[in-house]
This record gives sequence, structure tokens and C-alpha cells, in this order.
Amino acid sequence: MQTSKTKALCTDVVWVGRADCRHCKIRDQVLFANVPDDVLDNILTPIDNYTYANKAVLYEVGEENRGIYTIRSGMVKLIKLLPNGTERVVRLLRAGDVAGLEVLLGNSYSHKAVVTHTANVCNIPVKVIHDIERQDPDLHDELIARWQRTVDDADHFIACFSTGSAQARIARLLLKLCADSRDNFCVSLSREDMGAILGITSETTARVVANLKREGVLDERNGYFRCNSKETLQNFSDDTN
Amino acid sequence: MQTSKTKALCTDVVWVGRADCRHCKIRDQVLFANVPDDVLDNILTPIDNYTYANKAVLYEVGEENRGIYTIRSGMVKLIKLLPNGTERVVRLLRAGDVAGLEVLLGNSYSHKAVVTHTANVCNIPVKVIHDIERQDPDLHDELIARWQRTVDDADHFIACFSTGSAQARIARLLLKLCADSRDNFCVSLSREDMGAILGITSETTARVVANLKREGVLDERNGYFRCNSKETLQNFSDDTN
DNA sequence: AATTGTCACTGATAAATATCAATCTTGGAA
DNA sequence: TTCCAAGATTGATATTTATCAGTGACAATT
Repeated sequence: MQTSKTKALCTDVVWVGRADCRHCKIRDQVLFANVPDDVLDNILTPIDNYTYANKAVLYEVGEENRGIYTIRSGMVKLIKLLPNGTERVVRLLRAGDVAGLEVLLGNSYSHKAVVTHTANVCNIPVKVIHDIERQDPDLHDELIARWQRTVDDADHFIACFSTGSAQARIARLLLKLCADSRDNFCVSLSREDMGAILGITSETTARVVANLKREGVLDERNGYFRCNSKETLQNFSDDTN
Repeated sequence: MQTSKTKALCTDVVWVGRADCRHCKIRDQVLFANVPDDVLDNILTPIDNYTYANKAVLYEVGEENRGIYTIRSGMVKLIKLLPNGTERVVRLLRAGDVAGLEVLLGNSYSHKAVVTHTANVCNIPVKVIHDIERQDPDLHDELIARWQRTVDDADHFIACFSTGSAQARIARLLLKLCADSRDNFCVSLSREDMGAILGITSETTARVVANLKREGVLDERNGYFRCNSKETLQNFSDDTN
């Protein structure tokens, strides 16, 4: 379908339409959860809804302020590029999460945001946030709660995804991905992405994952992981070694 | 002076007096930098100023809300305790930084906060923050800026302190510590603390640091590091290996 | 069906790091 | 000063992880 990487930028983003926040299916998980209907109806600046294909880029470090992004479905990784060219994933965002909060301070984007699983997102201009804040000061608190959640997520990356053996990190990642799944299924990630999340190589990741599969702790099919034994993973995740 | 660890808790915290925010020597670096004098003068709930000795604990995970802490001097580490008993440092706070912002949301403390270098701190009850917010809505923005700074610091821990070889991480830590020093001096840290910051063992840290000293890149005396060649450290910090 | 590209997986080996067990240093206490 | 305890350093060795170089499976394309 695509013959070159340059072309990808055009076909990988599809404008779905103007967002209808009031009737958003995941409104309860979203930044505007507690904004009154009439305030939402008064939004003048358009909020656009897009679907980004796998590997599409929402924004790059330093790009001009295009507003924040609410993830409605799919998954997005936030990446820091190190001086030596290494990419380190610093956050994983899923439905209900917000990307690019930093632009509300007038900053440009701090990360490169790349889609890992086809994502439907709403792009909310900063002006909209400010307009709503004026009508509904409670949004302030919701925003602060979002920032705090971001801090918590970052701490989790440091403490759980960047500490301990490769096996322990992988076990923690799998448990995190499956955390709110009742059937222990979660989307699978490429070994390269997992490595960039955990600060290890894709080969080491592949070895450990293959082991887990052989041991029957983990299955993978159709782009999904299934954790057959959270207990075993829990034990691995507690290991120092 | 101290014979036991239990006794330490009593003697390691000294109440200096009630804070005089208006005349704070580092007011320009502090949360209240832009709060008008008259608002500061109106603070009714007392803000206490304490000096915490090395290794003293400001707060522990889950402790009841005692307010936030502004670091006026010294250094404080924020620690996450992993299930297996490992401690991982997730943040380093220095003069002007704030610890415990999360309690403003009504949460209890998310970390254990331990002094690494004798610290003078102000303990600000949550009520004070809310009182000031009412009189000076700009404090909101300052708070949000603080949260964003926290996120940036956390990202730095992930990308720089948790990625790459031991030598690269140590070089990055030294550069970070010396960053705003004009003479390339910075406080030294125990090898154990450095290890807990960088996700490596204290022995590996000791080896690398000792190497840097032998190579003349680094000196250590009287509790201070001196980086003799930021350039060399910069090269090391860019290494993948 | 053949071709191609991507990605997971694996083996062999090198390199880095952890571990365990001493020494050595040094600041502070007596 | 002398002594002591804590922390830094080092050595020897075991483990873990990275690196490099494939191989094989699979999907999409031609």
C-alpha cells in the first residue's frame, strides 16, 4: 500500500470528523468528564477527531503548539530521544489518557508521540481548554489531577520498568498491560517497543518472552498477549535477579 | 552523639522557627515567588521552618497529610520502595524544589522522602496553599508549572539516569549535579545513593567513579565533587556502551 | 506461486554488571 | 592522638545482558 516512509505521513492520519464531546462514548474517562453539557455545547473552536494508523506520529519534540491530544482508543508511546540516537519510551498512553499537556504552559511538545496501536484521538486546541476553564473552574482540578497522574505514571516507569532484571521488568510490563483486563488479555507489543520501554534490547526481550511462552505463562496470538498465570508473573516481577 | 537509629528521629529534626516568607532569601526560586507581599503577610496558618539532618526522613509513603515541603537548602531524595525490598530513587530535590505536591489532591504521600544533605525546609500546610490561591489565582499557574517541572524531572530520570551503560549514567548524573555551578563543584553523593538513583549497584558505581578520579576527570574532597572536564563527561554520557 | 520485507526467535560470543568477600580510608568520637 | 565504624575501593568470579549474525515464519505484493 505504502511504498515510502514519506508517503506514510499522508495516509496514516484520517480525519474522522468534528468531535461530539457531549456524546463521547468514553466521556467518563476523559478530561471533560465533569464539564457540564451546556459548557461543552458552547465550545466554539473546533475539536477534531482523527484516527492515526500504527506508527503514525502525533507530534515531534519542539513542534509548534497544536493543542493536546486525548486518546479515545488504541495506544500511543511518548519517546525521548537521547543525544546518542537511542530512543527511550517514557510513557504509554491508552484510552482516556492525554498527550501533550505541556503545551498548556506555552511550551512546545517535550516528546515524540508515536502510535503503537491504531489510535482514535481528539485534538483539543489550547484555546478550548482556556475557554472551558473560564466557564467551569473545576476543570483546573481535573487538569491538576491529570498532571499528578502523569507523574505517577512516570514514577512507575522509573521504579518498575527501569529497575531489576530483564525478566522482572517484562513481567511487570505484562501485568501492567493486563491490569484492568478481566480475561487477562492485552494488546501485544513488538519486542523492540518493549525493549525501548524497559531499557533493554529487543533480543533480550524476545528471549524472555519466548521463555514465558514455552513455560505456558504467556500466549500470543492475533496481536494479543494472554497472561495464563498472573501469579507466576507476580513472582518474576518481585525477583531481584 | 547518637547511639541508636531510633534516637535519630528526635535529634535529626530541628525546628528553626516560623517561616518569614516575605523575606525568604531564596524567595525568587520558591513556590511563592510571585505572591504579593500583602498576601504573604496575611497567612494565618503557621508555616514552620526546620533543619533536617542527613538521613532524616521528611515523610513516608502513605503517611497522613502534613502539607508540602519547600527545600530551601540541602538535598532530598524521593524513594519508591519495590515489593522485593529494593529502593529506587525517583527524584532529587534541591533548593527551590517542592516535595509532596501530591497531598494537595488529598492523597497521602507517594514516596519516602529522605535527606541526603542537611536540609533546611519549610513545611506548608495545604490550607495555606488554598488560602493563598483564593487571594492570588496566579498561584494556580505556578503550581501547574511545578507539576510540569516534576514531570520533566521524572522524564530525565527515565531517559538519562535509567538508560545506557553505568559509565554513561554516572557521567550524566555528575553533569546534572554540576549543571548550574560556575566552578564545576557539586555536592558528592554516597555510592549507594548514586546506585539507587541510576539503577546500578554501589560497587559498579564505586568502580566507575574511582576510574574517573584516576583519569583526572573528577576530584572528590570535603564532600564535594569537582568535574575537571565536563567535555570528557559529555563524551561518556553520549556513549551507548 | 514466487518474491519481498518485517519481525520474532535463536546461537555463539563478547562485554558489562552483579555478587561476595576482603581491604583500605577517613571522619568523627573518645 | 588513637580507635572505630561507615563507606569506598578492589579483586575474583558468576550472571546477565548486549552484540552480531543468522534462520524461519508469516503477510502482503507481484
